[in-house]
Amino acid sequence: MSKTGHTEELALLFAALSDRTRLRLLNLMEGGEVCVCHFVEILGQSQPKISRHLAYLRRAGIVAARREGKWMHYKIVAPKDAGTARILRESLEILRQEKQIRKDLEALNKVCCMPLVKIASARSSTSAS
Amino acid sequence: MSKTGHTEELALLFAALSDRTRLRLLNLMEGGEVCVCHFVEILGQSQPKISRHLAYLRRAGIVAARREGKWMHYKIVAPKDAGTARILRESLEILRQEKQIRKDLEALNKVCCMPLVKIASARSSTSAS
DNA sequence: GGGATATATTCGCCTTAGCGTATATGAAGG
DNA sequence: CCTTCATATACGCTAAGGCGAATATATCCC
Repeated sequence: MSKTGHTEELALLFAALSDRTRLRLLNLMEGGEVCVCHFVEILGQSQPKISRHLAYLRRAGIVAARREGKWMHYKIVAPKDAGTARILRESLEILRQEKQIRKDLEALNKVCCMPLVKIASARSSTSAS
Repeated sequence: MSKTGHTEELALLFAALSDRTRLRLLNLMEGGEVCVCHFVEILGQSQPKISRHLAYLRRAGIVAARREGKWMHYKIVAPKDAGTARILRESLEILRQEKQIRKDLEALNKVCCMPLVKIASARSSTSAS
């Protein structure tokens, strides 16, 4: 059933996680869909840069995009492989020890209407897998 | 206390883990020190390639080298940061779901005298965190 | 010292990644 | 249609990573 599957998939996940900007983006998506404009505003980095990192994550199959009028919303899509999913989940959890990461979430909270509460509920529902 | 520390360190770990060869090497080191000649024999890949990946891991601070006569032995060095250490440990655990990864360990078992038993004990001691 | 063994490093080549800047696409509204 | 806004993609550049082949280093043994 598994040839090089697990390891290769894990290696691809790791490549996707090996960049600070992408980790910050994923952190912001943990509570659910986030609009690109919020990424740009909160990270304070250029729109093309944000878009390119989102494209990378999309190609890696880690996030999915949805269009709504002019806006694009991105959300994390849980990996099929349980191990890969677990690593992703726990990595995001560990990230939250860093001050900037928590600040990002608070900023999203202020600018958006779908904040920390949803994160708590999302975490409890995903950890039920 | 933490500026960009956690995230940056985690990103560096992920970069180091984002290669299948390096994952196989780390897997072999989970039970303790392993000699380079065993890496070469078990992975069946060129000695310079193995050496380069080991150098990468060493630069990333994930493994340490010890010389013993003509031979070099490498072992995993647990990251200082608890979260990073946890991700590394669990990643290696998940790896073991793949057949080739288990085969590698069995091959090490055959060629060496310090095998699966030590792996089991290492796992039970590290998972006590 | 000289040769043999084990490992590391260098070189040249190719591919990928990341960045800023510029430009293209796609939707909405006049 | 034409503009504007939101986002994506292309371009040119630089740096890093990965590989095989060749070469360097370090140790041991005679």
